[in-house]
Amino acid sequence: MKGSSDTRERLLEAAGRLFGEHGYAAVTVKDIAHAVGIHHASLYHHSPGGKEELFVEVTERGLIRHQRGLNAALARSEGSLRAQLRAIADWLLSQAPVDLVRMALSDMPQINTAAAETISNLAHDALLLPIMTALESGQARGEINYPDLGNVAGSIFASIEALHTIPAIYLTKTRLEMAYDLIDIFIRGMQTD
Amino acid sequence: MKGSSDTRERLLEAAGRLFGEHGYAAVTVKDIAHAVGIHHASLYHHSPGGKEELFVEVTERGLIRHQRGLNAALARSEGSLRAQLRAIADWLLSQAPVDLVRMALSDMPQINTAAAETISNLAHDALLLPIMTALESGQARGEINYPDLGNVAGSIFASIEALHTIPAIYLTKTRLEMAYDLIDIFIRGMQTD
DNA sequence: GTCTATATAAAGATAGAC
DNA sequence: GTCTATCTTTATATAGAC
Repeated sequence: MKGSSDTRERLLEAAGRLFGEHGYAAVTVKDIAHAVGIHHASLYHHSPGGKEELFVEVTERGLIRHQRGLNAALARSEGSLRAQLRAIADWLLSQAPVDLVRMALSDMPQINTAAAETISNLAHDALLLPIMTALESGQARGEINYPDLGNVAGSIFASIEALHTIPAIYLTKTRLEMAYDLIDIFIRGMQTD
Repeated sequence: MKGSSDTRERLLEAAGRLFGEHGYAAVTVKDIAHAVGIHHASLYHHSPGGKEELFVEVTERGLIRHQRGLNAALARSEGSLRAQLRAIADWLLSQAPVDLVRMALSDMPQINTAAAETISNLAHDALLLPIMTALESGQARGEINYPDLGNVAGSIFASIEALHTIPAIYLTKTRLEMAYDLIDIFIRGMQTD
């Protein structure tokens, strides 16, 4: 466990959770420090770069985590598009919501442009490419027949993530069941034969 | 034009645009005042309630605007589900992006709970109900055959809004053409016969 | 490694001159 | 109706004691 102390790790976890849920501007370093039970001044001992560096670090970490999770989901569900998209939904709904719109329009303009560019590219590679890969495999196997698959990946991602925000009171079935329903709609909809 | 001076109107317009794009926390009263070319102290003359009241006012206004726009879209496209959903996409893509996830997870927790509740309900009624109405009409006409339509309305909304964030460089066709493609996918996908 | 104290800056807001 | 000046609060960040 080299330089990464336990407290630092808990700080990164809390920062990732809070930034992910509320966005860069709405979270203060005080919120983050308080979440792990230390004074906010102590935070700078573990993360000397302060708020912005913390945000960049945990956001990149979170995206890489998703990249691994989604690629693992793909790997263990090879053979059918439906199984692959369900595995992707399993993963995404087991994790905290990811709001790509907020990241693009609200968070990114508030950090340095170089980091923003890195994160934007990583978000695309980590979240959208796996869905794209699944769609192309399915297309190659003849399960769907659709031009312009790139268009659809973002839509599937947004559809699944939107399920996160449905208040529990309105749920007639689980979010995962809803996601599976949506996946069937997308697959059927891309069968243009 | 009674009490609503021209400057006040321009302030509301700027506030609506900035809050809508970047969210409550990321926009300062200085940003808003600067956008209309006045000192931020002057803003309080037109909007004595300050930032929070301004946010609530323009957000409700924007949602009511969408409610009118979407219901008008429905009214002028009666007869076919595809035409109605296309009219909805026409409207949504002609307007600034609406990030319901950010509103729910980031903006609402930062304002008083009563206003947050009002806005949340209004967002549902203004944005999701029109889509729901179109789907139910289409179902009644036999154009689609799908249980659990409530599930799908949010997904269609999220899918269309996600198009807003595709960088212009990646566009192989217009966002509206992409939206029409997605609508066909959804309609075909909801034909379970 | 954590705290208290403090510095600095930014943001929301008000008072009062013009 | 707009400005300057000011106040208050909050936020980011640093210094230094423990």
